[in-house]
Amino acid sequence: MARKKEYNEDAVVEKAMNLFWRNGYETTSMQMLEKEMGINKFSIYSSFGNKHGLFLESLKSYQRKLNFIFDEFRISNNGLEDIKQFFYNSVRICSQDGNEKGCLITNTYNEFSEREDELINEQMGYFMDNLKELFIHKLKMDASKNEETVLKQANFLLLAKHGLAAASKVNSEKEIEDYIEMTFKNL
Amino acid sequence: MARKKEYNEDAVVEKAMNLFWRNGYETTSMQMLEKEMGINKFSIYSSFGNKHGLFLESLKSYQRKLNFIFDEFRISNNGLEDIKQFFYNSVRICSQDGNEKGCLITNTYNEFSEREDELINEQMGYFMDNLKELFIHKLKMDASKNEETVLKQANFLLLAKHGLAAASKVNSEKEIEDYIEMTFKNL
DNA sequence: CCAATAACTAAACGATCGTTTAGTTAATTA
DNA sequence: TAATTAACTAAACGATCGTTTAGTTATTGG
Repeated sequence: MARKKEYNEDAVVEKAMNLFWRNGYETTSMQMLEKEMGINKFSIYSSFGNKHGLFLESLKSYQRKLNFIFDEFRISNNGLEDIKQFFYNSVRICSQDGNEKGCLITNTYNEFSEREDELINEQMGYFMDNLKELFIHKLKMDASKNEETVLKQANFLLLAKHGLAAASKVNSEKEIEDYIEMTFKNL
Repeated sequence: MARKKEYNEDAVVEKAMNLFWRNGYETTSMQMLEKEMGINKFSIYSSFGNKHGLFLESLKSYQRKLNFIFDEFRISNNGLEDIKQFFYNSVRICSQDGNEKGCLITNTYNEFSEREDELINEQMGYFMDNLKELFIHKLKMDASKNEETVLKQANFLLLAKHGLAAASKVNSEKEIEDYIEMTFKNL
């Protein structure tokens, strides 16, 4: 045995995540990460391999941060109304602290959509599939909807959620609210 | 007088625009631009000042490319149906050549939303205001809609358009179509 | 208590970024 | 046709990128 780490890996990853969230992957430099995480480059590389590895851990950290919203979403039993509430909760997370950072998942989806990054795409796909399944489950609570309608509406909501996250970076709270209300008006 | 330029500025800007469209601003390097535009860095700098200036010209080139869609949109007199058609036309432009590049305006909006770039924001604002005015004009063709409804629906459509452009980079044609149909279902 | 080992600091790595500059080529006009 | 001037080529600029490495500090077990 030898010297112990002077930092907690989960804690510094969360700091890195917040920086990536604000600036995106490419714009965030190792120099900025060093400063924000409060540890040396050497420590970052020994703990996470490289910038890409650190980003993957940051994505996981972000998903952990969302866990409680998803738990609330899963547990509730109000069908479509739950999805609407989930939309509002998601937007609230995105625009806290006054700055509009959007959703880290959606931002990553956008930034990496042109590239062919297997590990990132895996994470994205997992998240989206999971969300779609949840939407389907909630929509099926309304027995009057047939299978086809459920799938169509689930797809619609997935895109609406994506668009909402993208828009939340540039639009006002009022516009966002109007958008959500309009989205759910006739489902 | 002296030697003449061996290239056409509009032509090389369009090539630059296509590269920016595919890769975004930051990811596109001067080296790549040199190659794609077929002229030297010196020529780029002497014609457009710097990378930022070239990008602004590329944005204008993109808007010229969209002109005929906007003209068609303006001229027609079918209210809401025109907006829907405009959505379909926009998506078609975005996903031509097989690759999903999204909409350059929306991509730029997303990439620059965190920064405070006055010239870019000016261009974006101009484009969005223009689009919103058009939506309002089309919606007002339905006399049964009051002022408040028109404004609310115009906002909704502007966000839907933004979301659609973002989603067009990662979603299938079928999903996009479902989304558009669902969006206009109950307006 | 000292050898072993891992965590630390800080400097440097090569590559690439956007930008500039020195030197050459070609078109214009007096 | 010779002087002028702008467009060209190609190399280099300093800065910063992600990453590595040499050297130091601290903690542990034998």
